[in-house]
Amino acid sequence: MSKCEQCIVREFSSLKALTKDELLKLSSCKTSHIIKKGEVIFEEGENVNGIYCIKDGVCKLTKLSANGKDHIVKLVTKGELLGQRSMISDEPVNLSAVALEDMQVCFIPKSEVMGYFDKNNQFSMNVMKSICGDLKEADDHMVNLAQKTVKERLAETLLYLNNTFGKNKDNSLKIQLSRDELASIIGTATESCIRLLSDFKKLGLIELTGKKIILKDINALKKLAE
Amino acid sequence: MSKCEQCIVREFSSLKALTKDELLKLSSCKTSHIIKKGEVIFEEGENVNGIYCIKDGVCKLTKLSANGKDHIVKLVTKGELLGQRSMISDEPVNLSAVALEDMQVCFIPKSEVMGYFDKNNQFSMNVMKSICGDLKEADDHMVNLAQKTVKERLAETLLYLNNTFGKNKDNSLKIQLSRDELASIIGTATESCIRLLSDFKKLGLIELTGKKIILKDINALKKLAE
DNA sequence: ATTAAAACATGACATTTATCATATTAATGA
DNA sequence: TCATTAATATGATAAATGTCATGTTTTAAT
Repeated sequence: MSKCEQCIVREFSSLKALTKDELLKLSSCKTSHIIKKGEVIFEEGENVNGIYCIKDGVCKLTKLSANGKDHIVKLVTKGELLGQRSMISDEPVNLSAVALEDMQVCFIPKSEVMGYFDKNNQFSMNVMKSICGDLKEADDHMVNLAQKTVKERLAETLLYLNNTFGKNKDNSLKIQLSRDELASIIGTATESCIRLLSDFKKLGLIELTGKKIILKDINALKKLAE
Repeated sequence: MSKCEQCIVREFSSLKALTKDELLKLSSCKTSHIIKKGEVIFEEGENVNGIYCIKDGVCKLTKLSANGKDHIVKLVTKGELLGQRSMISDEPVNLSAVALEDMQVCFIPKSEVMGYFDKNNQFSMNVMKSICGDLKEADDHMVNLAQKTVKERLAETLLYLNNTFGKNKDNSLKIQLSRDELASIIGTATESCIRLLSDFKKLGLIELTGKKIILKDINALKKLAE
């Protein structure tokens, strides 16, 4: 069993506030899991009863809308925690989590985490700050969806993917999304997303080779995103 | 100076966890304010340095988008707290708060509230739960904006206003919003909002007399909202 | 390697929504 | 009360976006 005290990823999450004793106890009660690309970590409506700490990989958080389409609410990557909101509200999770690439995650049972809330104020503050960050992000997204065009949202999303997940040696975006997934981040039909990508390509803003996307003119994209 | 111990509204917010001693201290450090309809409580980007407890009235939380239009992110009413996220994140507020009707609010300075976080775990949990509720709501809104049509969003919003703020004796919605404000909740142009209201009226779903809106056929509206 | 399935791409068209112009009505202040 | 402004309303039109059809390419499985 791997030791939480030695896990570097911990330093990037709210768990960094834990004491040595707490970490030792955590090591013995957490469980480690390998999640393959495409596999579900949890599904909307489930009772998760704990939180997941992402050691490696990226997943999408999706919500099913009334018309049967999934919307991607957020991408979550290593160093972040999953399931905090649900645990604190004591409700089933309101989003599904699906791996976009192979992942390593650790599950920490609710009973353990709730203990930290009682005894470790810094941990509580960290969790609160992280949820507050999510809330601010959600507000921003909401306004973008309400006020920006699909073209603007696509440009913005491409820049976001570039800034957050970086690029490969060949300059292509490191994170691999299908057109369908990209469309469900920006909130549009798959065909519209594909069409706009083609437009961007014709305008010389991006380059497309298979699934790979290379941002050629970042400044022009920034202008498009406003 | 009014006494927090005797304030009924407190019972509906996170402040219900405070002890008698804490409430006595709170009474002496809070300030009371009357806000007239249309007045600004705080503006996006400001440093608020505390939280507001709404004793009476309703306000809108808005965010300016890149195209210069305001989007209404949330309506907040008596018993709720304003400015929690900003205080916890230690950042300027990301939303503006403007009174939709005459309001009574109390301001509690940051120094006082942060003390509760340290010493009163139940208060911390209450605040966390309230922010988690906001986050869940924001996720829902996001998906609606991304996936539903303007018509569906209008129907849903009318039902929401009815459920949340109730109606007058003449059955009209108690909360008074301009067409412009209604449009900026559902994320559409003012003219589109007006046009759809006219359509709903022609279909017998609602009745319009001046600013007053009466919901005539709730079930049909529910069907429209999906 | 071959085939079936999935993902990507594009055209044609319908629908939704925004924009601009212009009335009409209601609210406000001198 | 009257004048002035703001809010509401509606038509005409343009622009954005969705839907359906179909073909191509890529991926995955046997």
